[in-house]
Amino acid sequence: MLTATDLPDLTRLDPDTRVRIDNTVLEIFSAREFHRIGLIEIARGANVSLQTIYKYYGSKEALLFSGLDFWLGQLALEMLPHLGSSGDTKVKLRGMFDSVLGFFERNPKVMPMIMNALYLNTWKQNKAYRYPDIFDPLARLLSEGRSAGLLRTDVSEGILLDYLQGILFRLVQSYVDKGTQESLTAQSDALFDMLWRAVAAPNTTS
Amino acid sequence: MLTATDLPDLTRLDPDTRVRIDNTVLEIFSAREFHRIGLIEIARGANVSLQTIYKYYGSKEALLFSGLDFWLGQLALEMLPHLGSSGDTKVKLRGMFDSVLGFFERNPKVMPMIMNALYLNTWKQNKAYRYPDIFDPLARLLSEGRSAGLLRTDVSEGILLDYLQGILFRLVQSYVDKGTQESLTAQSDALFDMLWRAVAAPNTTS
Amino acid sequence: MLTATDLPDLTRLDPDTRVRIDNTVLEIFSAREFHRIGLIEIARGANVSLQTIYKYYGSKEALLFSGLDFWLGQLALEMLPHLGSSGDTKVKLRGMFDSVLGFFERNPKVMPMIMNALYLNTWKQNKAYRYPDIFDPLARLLSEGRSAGLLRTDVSEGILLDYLQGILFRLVQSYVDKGTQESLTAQSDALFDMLWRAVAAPNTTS
Amino acid sequence: MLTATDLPDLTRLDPDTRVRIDNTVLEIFSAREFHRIGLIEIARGANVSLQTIYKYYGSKEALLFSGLDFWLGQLALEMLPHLGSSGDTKVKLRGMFDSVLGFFERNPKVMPMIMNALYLNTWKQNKAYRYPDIFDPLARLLSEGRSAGLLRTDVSEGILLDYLQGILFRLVQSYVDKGTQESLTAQSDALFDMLWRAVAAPNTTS
DNA sequence: GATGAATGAGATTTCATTCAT
DNA sequence: GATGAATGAAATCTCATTCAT
Repeated sequence: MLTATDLPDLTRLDPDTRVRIDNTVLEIFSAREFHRIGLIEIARGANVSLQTIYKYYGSKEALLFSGLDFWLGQLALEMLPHLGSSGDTKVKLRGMFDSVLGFFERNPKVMPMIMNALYLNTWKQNKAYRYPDIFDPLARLLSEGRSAGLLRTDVSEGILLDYLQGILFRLVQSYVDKGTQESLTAQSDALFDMLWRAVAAPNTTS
Repeated sequence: MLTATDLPDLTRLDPDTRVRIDNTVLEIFSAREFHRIGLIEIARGANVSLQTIYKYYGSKEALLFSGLDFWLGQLALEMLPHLGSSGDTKVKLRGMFDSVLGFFERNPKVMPMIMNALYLNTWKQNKAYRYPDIFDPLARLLSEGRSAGLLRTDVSEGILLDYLQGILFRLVQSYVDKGTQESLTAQSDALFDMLWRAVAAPNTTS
Repeated sequence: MLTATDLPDLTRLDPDTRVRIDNTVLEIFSAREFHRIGLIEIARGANVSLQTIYKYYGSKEALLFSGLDFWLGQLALEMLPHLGSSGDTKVKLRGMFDSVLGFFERNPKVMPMIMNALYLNTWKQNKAYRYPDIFDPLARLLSEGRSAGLLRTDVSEGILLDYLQGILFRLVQSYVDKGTQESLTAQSDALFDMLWRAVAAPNTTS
Repeated sequence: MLTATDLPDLTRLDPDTRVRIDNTVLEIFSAREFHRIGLIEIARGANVSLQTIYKYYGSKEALLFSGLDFWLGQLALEMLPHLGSSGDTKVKLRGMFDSVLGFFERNPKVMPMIMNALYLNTWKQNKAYRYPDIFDPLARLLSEGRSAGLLRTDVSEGILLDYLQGILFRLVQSYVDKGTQESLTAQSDALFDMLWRAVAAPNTTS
């Protein structure tokens, strides 16, 4: 039976080493399909032994999710302040929208890594991998917006989130896929307007 | 749709056998992660030998893409008539939208299979796997809609397609993920309205 | 649950390959301690893949015991005819004694390999590794000798066998250990006389 | 007996600790194959740290041999007095023979531990592990016996020792193997008689 | 068309041994 | 004295893929 103490927690890992691993994980898990990646590459890339990786992460999957955790944490850092800012739902949503696009433009490798994690996550039973740091505040924002009469209430909140997520995900995916040509942030006025029209309460004018 | 050169002529394969393979591929590639699927399972499931699979498909990837091809062909069969129907862009788009939601509601295993294919496709250089049967007519519809002043022109046509795709993809994904509870088609009025507001030319009222 | 059919029986293995493996097993399992031997060495030495070894033998232990089986089979081939020959117990025993010494002089690597197997066998619960091909006929000979009043009956038959085994084993071991200097067969008259005096019925004169 | 240079001075080790280690070594190295024993088990069993073991013993092998050293020292303590006693070669040999059987009957775990050490010793070049405390006096006894015309001279002294050793070793091994059923000491009259007949000068009557 | 065998690669685990604290 | 972390090596297993029959 596993108890928390059985899991060598990551805080015991040397911080420098951890940074090296996080970077290598991004580098490699963004470059190739999960099943064509050997942990030995990661180990060598991060200059640690295979066993160190197994000791602290336990498995290839866990290593990927841990790396994802780190990078989504970075995203959260940039994105969450906008959700807590002053201003109405639209302003907050716009701030979030822009920061997400900006983040992925500046970190184009994160999306391919997410593709690898998404792939695994599709069949995970214990959706422990839900990143509430990002999705909970987002859900709260949508909830507020609906209470304030600014967002649609003819569909469930989950559907609103799906539109948000689906659009952002596909935009970024396309962007990365095309070799990052035309900037997304540069046209974010129009892009956000499209999103806003989708989720705003139908009578909302502005 | 796969290029002819990629495959050793599937037409030579016994049609019955092929059907069995297509079904097994859907069954298994929707059930588990690509890398946790053994080709023997497929072979046994379809009652063919491993070598038959290799002879006609060439690789695990090609097998998946071929299966996907079949199922997207089924989708195209249901969806394309709506694009060619009489009526304006909105009507056509709505028809397509509904038929897509309906298709995935009736074939819930196709989306997980797509997740497996999407995963592989992320890093494919030769994007031979683009399914023009579906996307070309769609692009044409959007083009027409823009010419007719019905759809936005402040973003590229690709962006419009991305919104369409991103929303549909995420809706279906959520639907399948949640164990297919609340129907999508049942609320397609609102769902399509949201999409339409996103892509319609801003001045469009109805 | 394993059934006999689950075990890829060795007869399905290509005879040439098997010979190469048997030879390599002797070569390597006689050269070093069991735990310092890597199966990869055996694989390379026999020019087969690691998986082939695992497929046919199942484990490092099984590989060793299988090799031992082969070499003890060779020993049995030389030794058993003497046990079945005409003549009294003493003549038969002498024939066996000499053929054993001769065998190990001609195949000095077999004893170190036996040391490795003996080591493992010490703790084996299922002493499946008992080589009845050799020990059963030997026991029968001792039994006959006792019935004929030629061998001691004041100790159990097992004890007689222990003296036989213990003496032969140590003689060969010493011989191999010392770098195979002074021949054993050359002095087998005296060596056998010592053994015979030990096991013969006390009143036996000759 | 190990050469001083092989060990980092065991005398500096706390005597209590050393006793605990010696006992644990016997316990564990008699229970399982050398390569399936983890040094942590020993460390935990003796309540010392892994590093203490490494500091004082240097390696897993050295630890085993050191433990063996201790237990063979115990054997020597019981056995040597008989060799130095008054009486002729036969009496002395008999005393030694009985004390050896007795020792292993009272300490049945020592033989399996010896099996582990023997295994390692087979390939050791520097046969530092020869235990002259036991073998030198024994050789001296045999030498005396030959000078006195009591022991065979038609084979080398080494051969005599081999018979002695081979017989004792196999008797004890069998005894331990069979779960220590029928006592050896109880039948030592016959057992020794067999040995004596083997090694005694052929003309010796009694 | 198919069947059986072989291979290379990589996941995962366990451990002796070494280092730094 | 001891404790914790890191490493290299090897056992074992599973698979995609290739070959020969």
